[in-house]
Amino acid sequence: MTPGSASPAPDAPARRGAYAKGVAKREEILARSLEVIARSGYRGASVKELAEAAGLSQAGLLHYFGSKEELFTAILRKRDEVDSRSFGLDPEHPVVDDVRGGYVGIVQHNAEVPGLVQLFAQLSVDAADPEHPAHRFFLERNRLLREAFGASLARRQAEGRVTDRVGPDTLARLFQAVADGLQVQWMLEPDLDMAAIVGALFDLVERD
Amino acid sequence: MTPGSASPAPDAPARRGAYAKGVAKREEILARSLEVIARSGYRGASVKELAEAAGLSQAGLLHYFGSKEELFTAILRKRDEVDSRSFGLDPEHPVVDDVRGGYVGIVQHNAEVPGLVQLFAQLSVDAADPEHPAHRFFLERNRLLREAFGASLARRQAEGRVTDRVGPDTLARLFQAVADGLQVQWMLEPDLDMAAIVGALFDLVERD
DNA sequence: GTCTATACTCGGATAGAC
DNA sequence: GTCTATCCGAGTATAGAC
Repeated sequence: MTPGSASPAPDAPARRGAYAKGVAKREEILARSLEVIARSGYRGASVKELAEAAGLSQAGLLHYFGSKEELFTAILRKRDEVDSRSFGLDPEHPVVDDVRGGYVGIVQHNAEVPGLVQLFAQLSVDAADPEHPAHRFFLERNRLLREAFGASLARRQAEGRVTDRVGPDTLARLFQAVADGLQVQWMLEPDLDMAAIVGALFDLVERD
Repeated sequence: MTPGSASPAPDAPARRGAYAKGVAKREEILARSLEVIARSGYRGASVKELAEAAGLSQAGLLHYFGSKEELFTAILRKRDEVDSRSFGLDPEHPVVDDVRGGYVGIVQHNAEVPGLVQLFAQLSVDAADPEHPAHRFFLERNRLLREAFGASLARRQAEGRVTDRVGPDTLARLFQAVADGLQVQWMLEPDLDMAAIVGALFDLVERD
């Protein structure tokens, strides 16, 4: 994922009783899918592939997610949810003290899950179509991330620790663009040290 | 395209005599394809679609380009060639005086050809596969662009007009990542002012 | 809820006539 | 060099049995 985590529309019905099992299965499917993609990579992974990984037939899986696109959108959403927890970058509970460390940490983490990076990049492109199920997801997600990060930056600008040559919103946008763009370049050149470049951007904006 | 233009492996045999017509037709196909994509957008444009635009059948077109992927790679190459000329950003003849203006200009230009931006983004992702015909193209292209831009930056650093907090190579990489990342975000949010964000990055690195 | 089987669509590739 | 025709594969989606 792009640094920072957000889970717009957590989509967890968490219904009691009758639906409980179904929900659990859904979760399991997503968890497995994440594993498979993270490890084996996303080579235009087919629904069938992921179904098998979850011990289901293709049709069985599509019972839970209406279509391929919705499945993949759900996978990305799940990923954000997971990363959000493990990195404590939940927009509601930001680790205020070390934005830089957190951001760089996620970038480094991403370099260990090439398949997810690829899935993310692919879906980002597909989601340009307003009809794509992931369209709103990306819109919302990006906005949340920028808002959270922008708020941190504004705070640090007020403290005089970050340059105020550029406003916090634009700075946040800049960081987001760098993270997204680096991923694309990194897919092409896996040797690229994404964290170093992001670090350089911090060097540019941090004072002293 | 990402700001800056480069045409690695210009692939112009420009053979005389027998091949002349074939080459011309090839060029025409590319020119038409560019028009169509730039205007009507790249909705996973099919070979057939482009063939018709060039007044050819699908099979007829594939006579010139072996496969879909090679066709699209050639289109991108052609685009760089065209932009390279009209923006005078040819790495061999850089317009040294106004790097910022040139860079921002291209970004603005891109905002007028959404289809090409989309094609570029899509192919960037596909080309992650080392087997993809565009793989080398992107590698080479990106490198050339960074080298040219990095050289400009180094010069300006020496003059004290650009911060030397970060080395020129890393700075060039940063600009490239921003341009790529912004395109993805712009596809999602066409209202985004890409030029403004790029301008902000210049503000961050330029002194005084 | 899950499977098997199938249908259908899309698009790229290829053969062969002209 | 260009077309028509065909083929073929991939992959999603759906119908219907269990």
